[in-house]
Amino acid sequence: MAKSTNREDHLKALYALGERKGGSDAWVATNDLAAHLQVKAPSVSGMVQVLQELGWAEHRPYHGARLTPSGRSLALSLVRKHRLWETFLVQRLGFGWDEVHDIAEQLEHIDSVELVQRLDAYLDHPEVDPHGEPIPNVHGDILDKRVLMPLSELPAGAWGQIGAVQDDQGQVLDQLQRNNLGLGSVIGPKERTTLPAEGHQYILVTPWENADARPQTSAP
Amino acid sequence: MAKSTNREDHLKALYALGERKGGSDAWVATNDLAAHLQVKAPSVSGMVQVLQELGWAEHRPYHGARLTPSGRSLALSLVRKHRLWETFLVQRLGFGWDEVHDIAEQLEHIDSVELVQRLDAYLDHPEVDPHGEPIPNVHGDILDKRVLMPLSELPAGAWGQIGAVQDDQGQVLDQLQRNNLGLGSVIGPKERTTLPAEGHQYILVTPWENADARPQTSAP
DNA sequence: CCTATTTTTTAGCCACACCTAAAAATGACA
DNA sequence: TGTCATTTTTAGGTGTGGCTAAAAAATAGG
Ligand SMILES: [Mn+2]
Ligand SMILES: [Mn+2]
Ligand SMILES: [Mn+2]
Ligand SMILES: [Mn+2]
Repeated sequence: MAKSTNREDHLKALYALGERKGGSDAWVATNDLAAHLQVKAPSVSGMVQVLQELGWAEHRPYHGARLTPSGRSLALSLVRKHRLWETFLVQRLGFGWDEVHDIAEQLEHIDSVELVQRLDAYLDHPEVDPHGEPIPNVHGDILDKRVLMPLSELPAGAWGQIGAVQDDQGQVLDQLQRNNLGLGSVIGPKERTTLPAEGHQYILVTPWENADARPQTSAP
Repeated sequence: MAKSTNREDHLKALYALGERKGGSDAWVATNDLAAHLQVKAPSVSGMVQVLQELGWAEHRPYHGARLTPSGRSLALSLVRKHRLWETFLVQRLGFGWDEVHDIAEQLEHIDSVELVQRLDAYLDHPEVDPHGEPIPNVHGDILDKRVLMPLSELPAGAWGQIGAVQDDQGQVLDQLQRNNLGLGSVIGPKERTTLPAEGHQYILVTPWENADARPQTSAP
């Protein structure tokens, strides 16, 4: 038994949902994985057992799954590849930030350590991807230490600056683009009402103290 | 039924062996496909029937298989992608010409028309890949009209200039590199004895009239 | 032209990754 | 605490793409 595209995608989902739940000791529910992967629960049940046999995840039946250290390390290398490829597609090939996720979802599975190293160097070792999300380094460390919160959790009346947007939320990326908002844009009460509320959880912001300062927008 | 990595690889093999046999009406034997794909004959038998159902190949049992026009067109688009990616890996990422085939074998299956278009433009619409092999254009036409013959078929005593080397023959690429030979190098009797005879069929040359002219070597 | 060898296909098996339907465990709450 | 709704797993089935062993067709030699 070895790597495969599907196993890698399940691993990555387990990492992503675990992070969202607050760290490496969080248990992730089968149903949540199934929803994220657009697959039925029994498929996840089966795959999670495979991940356990591979030593990549721990599975407590009827309770959930979480990554082992080696699984986490593999997941981080997939996230790294995904975000490096997205950076390449936007910075070098000129794609829009809303067009690259599906392609990177394929490219991340290309198996070549040398390729990732050269790509990273070619892009000048970027620290964040086109959606503002941090790119783990070759050791799996995330050096980016910004503290971001979902716009949906920003106190009413407060302002925030967009630090990142979930890359798999094409709709939200579109909405921002249509409103001339992007990474670095500052969000006030007006923008909050303009942007559909369902998307607020996918827009990650830093609280913005002085609402009078000039918004430092980097057009998307 | 739709595309898949394996079906695409079989299609590409059918194209490659058909070309080697002299064109689009050549029938390719099951065993030859199996040898090329490093798979057993029954697997090819099954796959060839699938290709027929997909309308990509014609199969006459106990006789062989060949591409339909639509299969040929798909195969050419795969060859195009493979060679564009190899060009990217060598020209932009600095890989050696003997390191890129296996990676391109994966990259060629990435499914995005837009990506191929942008990659082609990014590379300034190259006409040949790092191994000298022509890159079909977006319509599947091969504009490169050089007439190349295997070194093994060059008359004894004649000279030849290297026009291309089969990209899947890593050993041959290595041998050339070790002898400081590459695309454009001129091969005389001395080089022919130096290079192992088994590799001669994979080195494609144009006959070289004036053996006294300076060899126009492009270092590999 | 008939037999022996080679080539190819068919038959039957397995692993992977998905599905639906049914069973089992959990947890909420009366 | 007992029941019930929800979640999860298990059971059983499908399609893909491999394999080996056996059968069938083609080819070659005497
Ligand atoms: Mn993926
Ligand atoms: Mn991203
Ligand atoms: Mn391939
Ligand atoms: Mn090539």
